Amino acid sequence: MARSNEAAAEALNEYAELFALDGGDPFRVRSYQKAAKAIAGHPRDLREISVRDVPGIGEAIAKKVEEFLARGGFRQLDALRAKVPDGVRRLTRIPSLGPKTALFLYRELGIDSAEALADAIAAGRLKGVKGMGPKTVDNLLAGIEQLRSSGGRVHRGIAFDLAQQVIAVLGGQASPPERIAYAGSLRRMRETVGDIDILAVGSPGLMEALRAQPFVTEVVAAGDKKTSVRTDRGLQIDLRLVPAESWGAALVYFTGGKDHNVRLREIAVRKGWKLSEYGLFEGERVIAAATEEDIYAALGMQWVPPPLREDMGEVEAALKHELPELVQRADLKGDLHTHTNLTDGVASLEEMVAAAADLGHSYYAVTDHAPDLAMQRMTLDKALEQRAALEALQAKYPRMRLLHGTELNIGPDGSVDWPLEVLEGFDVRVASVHSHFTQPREEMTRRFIAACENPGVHIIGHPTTRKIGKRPPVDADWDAVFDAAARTGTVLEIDSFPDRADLPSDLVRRAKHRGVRFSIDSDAHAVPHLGNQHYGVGIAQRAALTPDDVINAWPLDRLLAHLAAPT
DNA sequence: GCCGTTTTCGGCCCGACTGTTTTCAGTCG
Repeated sequence: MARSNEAAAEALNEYAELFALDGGDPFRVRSYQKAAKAIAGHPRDLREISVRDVPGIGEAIAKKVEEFLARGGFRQLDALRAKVPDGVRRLTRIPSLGPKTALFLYRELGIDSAEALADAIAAGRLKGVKGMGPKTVDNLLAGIEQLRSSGGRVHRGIAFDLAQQVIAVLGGQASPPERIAYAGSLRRMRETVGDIDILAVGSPGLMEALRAQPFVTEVVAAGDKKTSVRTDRGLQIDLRLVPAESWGAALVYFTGGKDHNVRLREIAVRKGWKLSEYGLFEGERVIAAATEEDIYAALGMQWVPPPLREDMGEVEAALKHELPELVQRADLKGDLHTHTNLTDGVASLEEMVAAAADLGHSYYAVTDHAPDLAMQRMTLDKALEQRAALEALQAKYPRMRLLHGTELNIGPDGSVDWPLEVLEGFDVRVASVHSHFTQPREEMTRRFIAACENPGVHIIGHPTTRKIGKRPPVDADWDAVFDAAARTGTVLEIDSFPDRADLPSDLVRRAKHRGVRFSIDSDAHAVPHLGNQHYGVGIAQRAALTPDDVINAWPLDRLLAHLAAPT
């Protein structure tokens, strides 16, 4: 059974949004958001604890959450859903368009969607409207485009959770599947997913069970071998029943990618064979079908890990038996970018360190924000206090080396928070962009290069600063940045947060070719986030990284030597 | 709505940026 925390947090966030749109007190809005964050970040399942004991939750929210746990909703949420028009909510999904403007556009001009807004702008209906100058209209158009370009795809975290949920539900049926697995872009570890493909060997009752799930809003297709449903998040799920003897062939076929599959079929054809989702055949004779390994072996290839199946050179490498040894989750020995409640995390230093030890890390860096990000209210004194606390904590963890780090803010000119002599007191220095996202390409490139050239900076955090579905990547000459990183020994981060997924795998691949090394970090702001590193590993695998490319796959001694070397 | 070495009321991370405003409103992190 999935944790109830995420669903409850989502309901509270929705309530906060509706409450704000309804003109509610901003401080109460913050309370709901804070409670949602605390719930989502709580290590224990809500059903196992007293909700009232979670910090940030008082009597009023506890009652709402308890009602939510009992029946999947609460009275006040139902009331606000009925009161706030969907059109207003849809408008606020447009970046740069907040609640005030949404309400105004809806009430005064009857605009209730991104499409309607685009039409109104095209028709010149916003001309002369108070507060709607040309720049504002341009920004709205850019926001609409940003919303459209996400094209119904969601980040991998959402798709992964949903796929796990479907597999768990079907596995719990009276006649469970003999085999079940997800395929498609989800199995290839793509950073965004357009639909979820699930393969199963089992009875047609599985398809009925899927259609009956509460998150299914529409049945798109329902046949003997395939059921397609749409879910409340707009994501489509395809469930396909395949014959047990064709399992491997079906997995290959439905995992794709398309170009990879085309290459495989061409190789089969050249041997006088045929490859389909039912197997590899010579005429009627089955050559291979039951496992993926059998099929690749019959084609004279190594089994290709799904993240590489994009026809980006892996077919040739597999034919020559020269596929790289991809970095695995188990190779990671530590985490070099994490937060505590000293800045914007929700868990204490002690809680985060204890959870990291449970994961079996052999080193762990705490990298709270630095003073330039004013909202975090950090000071050098606070950082030094934290360092002392961390040093005291070290005695409790003989098998895990605690590293004191910081996440610096890269200013518009490429400078960071502290001078070198202060930076040298930190074991790990991550530096990231948190503002001025729209700088012109040349300035942004200079900014990153300056950060790389700063001898006090070890790692550039979440380099493109994108948030999938919310914020586009910044514009920079990435090859120039990668060259600077390679030249200075500056490591680029693969931020594992599924909505960041940053660097993206295509840029990781390019950076690797230019000699850059990487760090796969959780950027955890709560205990459960520490487990997100598997998402970053997926990105690394898509870019064909090996353990040698990833500094936190290195043993402690090698890592420390690298961090100590002047860059 | 939450919280308490400012403790049961009165604060709440708050500053920067943008565009439009001639003194500020909205949005964001």
